[in-house]
Amino acid sequence: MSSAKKILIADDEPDILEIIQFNLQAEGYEVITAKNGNEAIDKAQLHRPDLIILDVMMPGKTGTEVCHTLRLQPAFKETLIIFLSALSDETNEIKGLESGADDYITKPIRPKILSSKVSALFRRINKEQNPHLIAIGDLVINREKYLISYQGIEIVLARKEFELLSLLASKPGKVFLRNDILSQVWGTEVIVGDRTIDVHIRKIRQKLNLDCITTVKGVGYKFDL
Amino acid sequence: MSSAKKILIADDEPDILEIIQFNLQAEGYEVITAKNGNEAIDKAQLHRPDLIILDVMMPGKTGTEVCHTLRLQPAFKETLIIFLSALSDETNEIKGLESGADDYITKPIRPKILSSKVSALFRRINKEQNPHLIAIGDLVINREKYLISYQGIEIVLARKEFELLSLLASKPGKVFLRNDILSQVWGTEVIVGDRTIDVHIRKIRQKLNLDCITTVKGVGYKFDL
DNA sequence: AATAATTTAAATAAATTAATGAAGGCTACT
DNA sequence: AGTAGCCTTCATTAATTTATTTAAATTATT
Repeated sequence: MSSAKKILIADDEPDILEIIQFNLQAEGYEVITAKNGNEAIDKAQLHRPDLIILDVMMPGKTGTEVCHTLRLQPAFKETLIIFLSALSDETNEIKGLESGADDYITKPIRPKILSSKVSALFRRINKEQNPHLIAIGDLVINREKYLISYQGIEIVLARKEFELLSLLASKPGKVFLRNDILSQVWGTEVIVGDRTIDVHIRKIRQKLNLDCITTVKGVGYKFDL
Repeated sequence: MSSAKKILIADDEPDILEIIQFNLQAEGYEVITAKNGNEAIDKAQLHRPDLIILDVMMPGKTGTEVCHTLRLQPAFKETLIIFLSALSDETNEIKGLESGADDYITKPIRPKILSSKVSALFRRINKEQNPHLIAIGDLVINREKYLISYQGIEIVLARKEFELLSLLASKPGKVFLRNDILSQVWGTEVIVGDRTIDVHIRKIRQKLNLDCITTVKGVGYKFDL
């Protein structure tokens, strides 16, 4: 499992805030709260949550306004947003989705509904972000066929090697910390030494015969062509 | 991945509704609910779900009536319908299937049974949409006649062998995970060991006498000519 | 420039995973 | 009832992948 997802909740009713916080924390999410729209915007910018739950009716800035404001910023184009609404009428629902939300939930809040919607959304983006095909320049990684080719020539990688390269190449330029690599390729259960990563990196470099993985000493590795 | 499948659930007991909704949403389906038969018909027409789960016993219009009504409309000729019934007796079951349902589930609802039936149905219609004839190079798989030939020469495969080859060949190059193979060839109910797959793969390789199945260690198998 | 820290390389050991051979239970057919 | 073919399991072997260790090399720090 990847690192815990961050969720920001904004609602002016402390009770609701607490119920949601409690339930989502119980599911293992990291929760940040805000008591009104402006605080929500500030905390969103500060913490960069993966998901934002916005009450529609808040004093000052409403949820829809907050959503709109955030969506204008590139950093929040992809962030998941769920609206909380006391009214269950269609009009509101549609308004919410039109203004850029990914889902909506009506009060009263049913914890199970809430967490199922949250996990469904995360699953959705995970699927979308896990394309079958990654192509960077002449390097093609086909997750479906479990195949890697460079300039049309196929290269056979073992599973861990494949997963590792696949991970690094999924975000070219981004430095992956050794810990993140461990948890994403090896999982949190298994415990292997740090040298193991090095060895696999070397094998990939050997097999690819291509200078595409850069070492960032003391930090991790990154992929760049 | 195609877009999320839509499922409409109709039951007059809110608890049941919620349990089913929760479980199916957790599987990534989009869920719409209805509290009675008439609402089910309305929402079906509005949302055009891919699958409808109907409680048989509902005040007003019963599930069977709803099913019958919907089946009269061309738009719902192909829609999958599952009945929910509190009674496990044959009479009811047969009645349900006769009135045009694709499957039925008896209460109390076991979430795992439910989602396995749902995914089995979706898989079934996907298969039915598959062509009866698969041809890759000189290899021809005739699903309709249950026949395989290579370079014009017929090869006799047993059922499991046939299904397995058929699955692998349906997407040449794609690596099928052992789990996917198990659930698609053996179904979700049956539990067989991993070695069983190997043995069948071996038989196929023997009978075909053709190097067309590649093993991807730690992942699965793929077909390639 | 010297030292410490960190990363690579190479070899080896350990662990996984698949292929193989063989056997038993089961079913369908004769 | 007997036979043949199918499906599954098991035990053994073979192959490959993965992890660890150690030494050499590189890079950073003082």
